[in-house]
Amino acid sequence: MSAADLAREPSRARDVARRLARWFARHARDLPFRRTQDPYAIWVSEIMLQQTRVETVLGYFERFLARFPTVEALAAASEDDVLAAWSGLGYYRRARLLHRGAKAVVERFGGVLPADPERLREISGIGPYTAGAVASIAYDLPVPAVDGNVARVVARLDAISDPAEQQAGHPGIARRAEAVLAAGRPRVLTQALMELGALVCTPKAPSCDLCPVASACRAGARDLQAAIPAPRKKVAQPEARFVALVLSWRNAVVLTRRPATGLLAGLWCPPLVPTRAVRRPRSPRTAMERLGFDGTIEPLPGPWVRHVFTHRIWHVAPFRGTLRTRPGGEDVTLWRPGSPLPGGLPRIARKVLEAAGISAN
DNA sequence: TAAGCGTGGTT
DNA sequence: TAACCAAGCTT
Repeated sequence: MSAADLAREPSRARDVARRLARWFARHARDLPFRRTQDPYAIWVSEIMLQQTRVETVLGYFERFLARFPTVEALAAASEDDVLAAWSGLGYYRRARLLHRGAKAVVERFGGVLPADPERLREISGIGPYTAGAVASIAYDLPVPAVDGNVARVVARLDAISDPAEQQAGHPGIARRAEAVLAAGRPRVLTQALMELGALVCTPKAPSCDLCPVASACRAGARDLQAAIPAPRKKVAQPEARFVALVLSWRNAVVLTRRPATGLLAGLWCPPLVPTRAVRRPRSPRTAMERLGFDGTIEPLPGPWVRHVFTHRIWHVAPFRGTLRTRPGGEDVTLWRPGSPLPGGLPRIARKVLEAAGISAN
């Protein structure tokens, strides 16, 4: 590895910073979370953007802020209300930790998000990336925010070939990113590094001919941009099968709360019962009995509803039924389509309800 | 430390 | 279609 890198070549870091800032001023997307300097709003956007594409977040950010305009409003909300606003966005633990973090900001920091990355890291859901993002974007401090984009851009700029040194958590990457931020306006340069990674320095087929820092890129100079970063190892996705019961009681549908830990923790779903049947079951009588429901049940047409998670795949066979007696219990609710959600409703619940002709919007 | 945690766009 | 993977964090 070369002794010289962005952290050791101040003139090169300045050149990169200047080119990035000029490119960003011209090509940055107009995004709602770039139109605010409110640290709370920027915090919300950064949590939503964790492992999530900008286009997906656009459908949630402004609605969430309208619903919870201040950190005090969020802190005062119920967890079910927060999860309802998060429904469909995924990684629901983020919403729970953001909610917990809002309470801590109100109680411990007087409702003001701190600028010090050490203090930010004490807040639930804020890790090294988000602390850097809030410190640099909201407070214009030269604290690096290394996400997947920044790690890839920096690894390519310095042609880092060791896979371990390409990781976002590696100190060498943070040091290099910090050198770029310190050479200009951190608020601009943090976003510029990420924007470059999202629009130009993409994982596959980067647009090096459009890149403002191609002249400084050592991967480009050696035609290594396709090899950096190294591909990750893939993990198996176990498959599981369930029967789903879309049960009506008068004008409402039965939803049950999932366990407090694990996949889709605490969210609301039509009752799901594991099944070993490989072919679609004709009658989930045992499922009805096991759950203590009393009513009729019939299969819904169509194939298994397939849902792919990060690390597993579900196949769900939906059934529809009508109850003879009103269901009860703490983790059972009756939801009338069109009325506000009782809490978080994951995508698989929507798919199952739609298979029964019920729209959950 | 590595696994667990959602969803959707792109190729 | 299947693979890849995105503004990561927690345990």
